[in-house]
Amino acid sequence: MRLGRDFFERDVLLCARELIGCEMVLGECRGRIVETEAYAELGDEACHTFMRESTRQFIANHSAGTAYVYQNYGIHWLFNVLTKGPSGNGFVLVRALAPLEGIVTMRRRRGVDGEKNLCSGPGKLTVAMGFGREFHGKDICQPGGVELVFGKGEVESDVRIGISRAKEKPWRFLERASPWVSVKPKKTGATS
DNA sequence: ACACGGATACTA
DNA sequence: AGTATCCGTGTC
Repeated sequence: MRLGRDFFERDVLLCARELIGCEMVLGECRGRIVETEAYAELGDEACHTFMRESTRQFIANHSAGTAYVYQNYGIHWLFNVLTKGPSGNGFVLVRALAPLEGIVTMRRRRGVDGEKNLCSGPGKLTVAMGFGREFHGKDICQPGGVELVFGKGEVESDVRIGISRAKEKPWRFLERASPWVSVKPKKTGATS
């Protein structure tokens, strides 16, 4: 069952947590989401909205469930989903997948053998799945492009990875004991 | 450990 | 214009 707009019209922390266990489908490739991070429009210095007017405009001009895709370090495309909840707006960064289908294609795109290294990072999974800048601004609640399918997972939380500000927020969510995540959690938080 | 790479937002 | 920074990866 494809996630509808109502799923993303909730608090970003809830969306990020509940996306663990859901599946991401694009073309022939499919994977289970095992790692996400939440970024809040307000009160979160690590969110792009803290520095970028263009990101604040993106939120104003798009609805919940829209893909926010941007390039980091001039190399890596990172895939986020816009959320708009009653307590504020935000983005969920998808950081790792457990590959389920289209693994031959993923290997070809990534240029590696094995499976553990295919989607174990936000930049890796966009290559494996075939995401590029053309997905920026696309509505993922509509048929035709990337699809997120509801699923359940056991969740643990940890601090976010690779940021320089607001490092203390425990806003990274992972499938418990998953071998598919980018970095194993150090401080393990509450389960769900 | 470090190089790689480009968009964005600053300073002047 | 130039500079600093950035939600990373692969290879050294």
